[in-house]
Amino acid sequence: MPELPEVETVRDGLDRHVRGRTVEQVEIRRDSAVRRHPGGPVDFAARLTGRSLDGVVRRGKYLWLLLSPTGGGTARPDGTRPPTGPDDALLAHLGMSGQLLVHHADRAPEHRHLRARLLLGGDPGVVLDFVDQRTFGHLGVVDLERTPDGAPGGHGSPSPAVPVPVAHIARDLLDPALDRAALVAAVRRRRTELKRALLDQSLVSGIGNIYADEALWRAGLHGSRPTDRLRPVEVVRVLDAAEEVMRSALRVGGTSFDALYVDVNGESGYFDRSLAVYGQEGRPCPRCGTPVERTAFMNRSSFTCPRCQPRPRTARRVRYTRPVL
DNA sequence: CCCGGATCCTGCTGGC
DNA sequence: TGCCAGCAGGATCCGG
Repeated sequence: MPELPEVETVRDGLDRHVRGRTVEQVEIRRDSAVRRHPGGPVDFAARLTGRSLDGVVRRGKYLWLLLSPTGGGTARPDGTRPPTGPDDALLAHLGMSGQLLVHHADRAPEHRHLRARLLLGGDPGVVLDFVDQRTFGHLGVVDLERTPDGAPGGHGSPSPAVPVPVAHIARDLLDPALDRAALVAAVRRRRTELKRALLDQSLVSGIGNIYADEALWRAGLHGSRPTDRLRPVEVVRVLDAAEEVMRSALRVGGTSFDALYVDVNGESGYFDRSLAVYGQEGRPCPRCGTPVERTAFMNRSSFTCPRCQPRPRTARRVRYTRPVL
């Protein structure tokens, strides 16, 4: 389940293994892998072929490979260069099971869940495979637009630009341009539960179900706490905890990519060793020994320590709805 | 505008 | 042994 640390590990691996290479051929093995690309598979391949990959950027759980400018780059007779058109990028979201794998072109295995393959030039050439069992991930070639704040669009970005489909995704906790005070205020303006807020990518990005539960446990807060009744220090505490747990995961997950192989497998060692509550139903809380509880939440699971994370006493306020007459 | 629930998808697991 | 329900869950869509 790739969340921010796993996606960052992939970004770093791609940056080292495919940046600077040119796309020579595109194979779509399953059309739905590019379902969010407006022009469909044929247009996707057309826009990508012949382009070079100039950099790899991440914001939250999204990552994108910057594409070399097209047209516009040819010098005029007077030596000046016309402005290039809108820059674009190969955008990727890994969903919950997506992987981006780099192999030598002459010995790339045909993975069972291979959805798309890019042949990249170089000596030796490589293939960049998009593999995705549960098919929630997707690829697309998309235009970039300027960020409203003028700061770089994400980790690894040379410019204040983000893909149009990412414009509504908030900055993440590892982004130096994140306005933390504004985020704390925004969380407290919400009228929802804390865990829902942490998972809302338009509020703060990069946090998924696993790191949300770990952050809440570290902060000693229950995910059902109403956001508008949290004290600012409590919001700061849970955001700091989320940042810490993701940085820890990044340190562990980011060490295994020396080979020509880029992988996202959420279970990158960090999972077995360091999860305090996620998936630990019935096991003792590392802090107080109370058995961890599992509860249903948003069609999935939440794991909490009932002692370290007391459930809020009063039920969340229910909005008054006018009775139908 | 904001909130929250349903939905998409596939493969594995567990219960009967 | 075989079948099927349940579960995993990020993002989006839609109803209220």
